[in-house]
Amino acid sequence: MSDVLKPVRKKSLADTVFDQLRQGILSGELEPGETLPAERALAEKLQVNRGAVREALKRLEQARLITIRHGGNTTVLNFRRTAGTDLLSALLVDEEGNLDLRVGRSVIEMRSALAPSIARLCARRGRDVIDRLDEILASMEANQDDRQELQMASLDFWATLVEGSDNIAYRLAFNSLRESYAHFAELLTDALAEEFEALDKYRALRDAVARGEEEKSARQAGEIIDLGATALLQVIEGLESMTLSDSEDQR
Amino acid sequence: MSDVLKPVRKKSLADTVFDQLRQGILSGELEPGETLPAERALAEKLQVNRGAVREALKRLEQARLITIRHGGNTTVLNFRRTAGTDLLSALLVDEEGNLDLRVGRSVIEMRSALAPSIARLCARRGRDVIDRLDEILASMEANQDDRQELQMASLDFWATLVEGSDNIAYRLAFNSLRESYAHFAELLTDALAEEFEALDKYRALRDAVARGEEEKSARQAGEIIDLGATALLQVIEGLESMTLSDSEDQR
DNA sequence: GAGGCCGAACTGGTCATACCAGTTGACCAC
DNA sequence: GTGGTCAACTGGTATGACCAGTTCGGCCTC
Repeated sequence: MSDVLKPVRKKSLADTVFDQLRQGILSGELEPGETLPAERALAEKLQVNRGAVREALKRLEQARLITIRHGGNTTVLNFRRTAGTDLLSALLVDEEGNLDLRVGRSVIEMRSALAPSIARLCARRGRDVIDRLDEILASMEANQDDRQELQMASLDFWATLVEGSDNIAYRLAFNSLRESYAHFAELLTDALAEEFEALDKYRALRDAVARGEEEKSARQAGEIIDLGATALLQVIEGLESMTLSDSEDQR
Repeated sequence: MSDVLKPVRKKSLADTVFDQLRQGILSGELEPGETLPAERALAEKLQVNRGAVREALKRLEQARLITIRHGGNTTVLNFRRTAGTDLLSALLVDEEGNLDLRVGRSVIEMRSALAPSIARLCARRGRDVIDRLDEILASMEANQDDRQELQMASLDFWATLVEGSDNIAYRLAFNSLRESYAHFAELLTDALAEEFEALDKYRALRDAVARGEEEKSARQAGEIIDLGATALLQVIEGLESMTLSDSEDQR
């Protein structure tokens, strides 16, 4: 009752096959170089029609997790050397919904590295988003007490900044980061509160961008992000030391 | 004759359909929100089996370019807000092989933003790749006169550094950047020569990483990357001013 | 025996044709 | 108006056949 009921998503057969194989690959159960069974064999083993298997395989190929050769056999790729950032969210959570802390840390680190450059570029050529930044800032001021609202607004703020940076690579990377973020955003509302509530820093960043001050924009962005990053990394370190007993999760 | 003959890749039907639709979406011909014809209709229009159309559509969905709803219709997404970095190389070159300079600049900017952080993290926790860095440096020294070899070796150097950073987000982003890079690497061998030939800087970077000096590693990486970045951005500016006449390529 | 041709037996790719399963909207009863 | 129902879409699943590459071993030639 606290929130909207979840939308009841039903997975298709091919989705299920896809998830199963992907999980096998990401977990290392299926190693790079290994050859998968033939489509017909897989279909029989999984008790589904060949079309479903085929669809799953083609999607895995699209995601660069396997290669398929007409007439030859299908082999598992080393996704760490081939996949793109859209794999991040799948890597972050395993089949049971557990978070992979190493991946979480990676996401945080990337966020920190990109933020200053995003702000700099936005200051250089994205002044047209200032109006939207102002709207978001206004909504943040109006919701200073509601951390969840603040969290969502700050995400909007960054999304707008990225858009203003007019850098498609940043936008695409940001999409993947945001998707990963969604998996554990609720868990971190408190840890990140300091970042959201630094409204004056957000305003300073907006002003620097509006004036086209690249260096200052970059610095301000870095300051804001660091507030959250240090908090997040502390959380992760805490969780890591908690799970030292039953973990043999090196690779 | 100069090089190996190209491997003659033949595209499957579904590949062709996929490419066609993707190009339509990336070029803006198919706008976000627009609904695509039904699978059966598309199949008839394109004179192919429904299965081929279906496969193309599912792959487009996998790449986050469209959404498919059972019973409903298929609609085009705003890929700038949904896709991951694996779309970069497709965005960089259009159907005729022409480069999109804006995308090229984005790639260069991202490279510059990530390199220092990559070096820092590698210094922090990737000492185990030092041996491989040394091997690459040795091969660079042995090929000081061969720019092509240098170029490939420097790419290896960075790939190894990224691996040592132990940051999966960086690795995945790097994969996409490298794939984009491959499209125009040959064209830029000369422009980037200054970067490749700065062997002493590479050595300094390796030493800093080996000693775990994070700040110095980051700085050295930035210096190396900047050599190439400024050269590349100049090339792009030159090309941009050349194609002012027949360009209405704003969005 | 060395080299090359060739065909069986794999592999994935394409196709036609059903039918199942959600979604939508017009229509009708209440 | 409200809610139910049904027809006509949409995509999803299932078969079974055949086409098209790849692989590899056996045969033939030299």
